Amino acid sequence: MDTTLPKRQRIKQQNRQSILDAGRRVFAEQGYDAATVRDIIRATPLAAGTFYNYFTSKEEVRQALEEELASALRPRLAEGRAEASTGEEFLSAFFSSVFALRTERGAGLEEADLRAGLDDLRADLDAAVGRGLFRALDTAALAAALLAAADDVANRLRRHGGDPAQATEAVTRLFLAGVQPP
Amino acid sequence: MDTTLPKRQRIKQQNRQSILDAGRRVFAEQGYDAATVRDIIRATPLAAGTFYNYFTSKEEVRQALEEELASALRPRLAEGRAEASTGEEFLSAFFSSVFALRTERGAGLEEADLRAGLDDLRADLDAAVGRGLFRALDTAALAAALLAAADDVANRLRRHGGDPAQATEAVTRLFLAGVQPP
DNA sequence: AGATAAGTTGACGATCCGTCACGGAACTGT
DNA sequence: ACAGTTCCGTGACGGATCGTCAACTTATCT
Repeated sequence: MDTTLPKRQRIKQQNRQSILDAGRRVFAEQGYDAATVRDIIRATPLAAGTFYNYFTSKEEVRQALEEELASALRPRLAEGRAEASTGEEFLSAFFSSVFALRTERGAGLEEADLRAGLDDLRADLDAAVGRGLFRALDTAALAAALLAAADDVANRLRRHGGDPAQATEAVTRLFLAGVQPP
Repeated sequence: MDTTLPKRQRIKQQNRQSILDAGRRVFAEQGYDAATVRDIIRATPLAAGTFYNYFTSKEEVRQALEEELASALRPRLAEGRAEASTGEEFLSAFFSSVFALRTERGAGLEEADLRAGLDDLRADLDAAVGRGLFRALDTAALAAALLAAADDVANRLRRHGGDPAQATEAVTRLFLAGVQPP
């Protein structure tokens, strides 16, 4: 692990990561609103002033944590979509990815976090329209709608149980065929 | 206007409303995070201690303001749905209500505010399914999806312009007929 | 090794927090 | 109308957080 890095820079990364880790813990424990910069720095061996060498507010810590999470989530969320050869496959892939992540990570994964994959989703939708999987439509609106529906269903799956495969099929059909009666 | 109300109660309502109004102004000016209880009370003829006779935190002020807004919005958002005799009418009514409110109130109307009408929407969807306007489906997921799509489109209408009627038709068709190519 | 620059420390003044003893004004009953 | 009681606004208080900064430590440079 000794990557022969100038000691100054190594410690800098280390301190930054200490603050981020402490922030994650403190936010989880007290909630973001109740938490304070002092609480974060206290959960660290560092001094108060040092915090401001790395961040200017707890909001910046939150953003950094969110980006950290987002870059870990985005590839997982986009799984299987690029290879889909039908619209149904595309949608199923999206929904089951979301459901898997939600059950896997339990709570501590809000809709705001899922939103990390929104741009990816829209880009993939554009590509899919190009491939003829979907008709021409407002992919931005569709992406937002898919995400909201996925989040709603995932929440209920986690709270009240249920079969993810069946839920995937139902919500896939909702978007595939629309709401009109047969 | 002299409703022969015990002076004590009249002043109480008055003070509460003063704080709410001040809160609205302060939040709009500085943003919720930056704002402080002291800022709110300073925008009022009252003293610091008085604030805590009415609210226990600025968060409570935020909630009260949200409810105030929600109860003003909900009837407007639900307009025209109960009378809809087809699925298309129902969806058009919903989308055009959202678009009208958004253009009318400009900014200062976030998705969080629209969420006030989410339960109403789901209830109306349930009723509509009962009337046969839609096939049996997950109305909760659909409501979330409709709201997210409406919010996305409304944002773009407000920012980049566009014809609300045309947007309504496009997004209505998205949900009515689904995403499959013809 | 000595000089320099980077970065940490902890204390400081300013501010905010929620509380509470005080006082005055509104209500009550006579 | 008057005194007694209750209600509630007031502003100051101790405790805590805020962001800053001069002094110090230590890595890096020559």
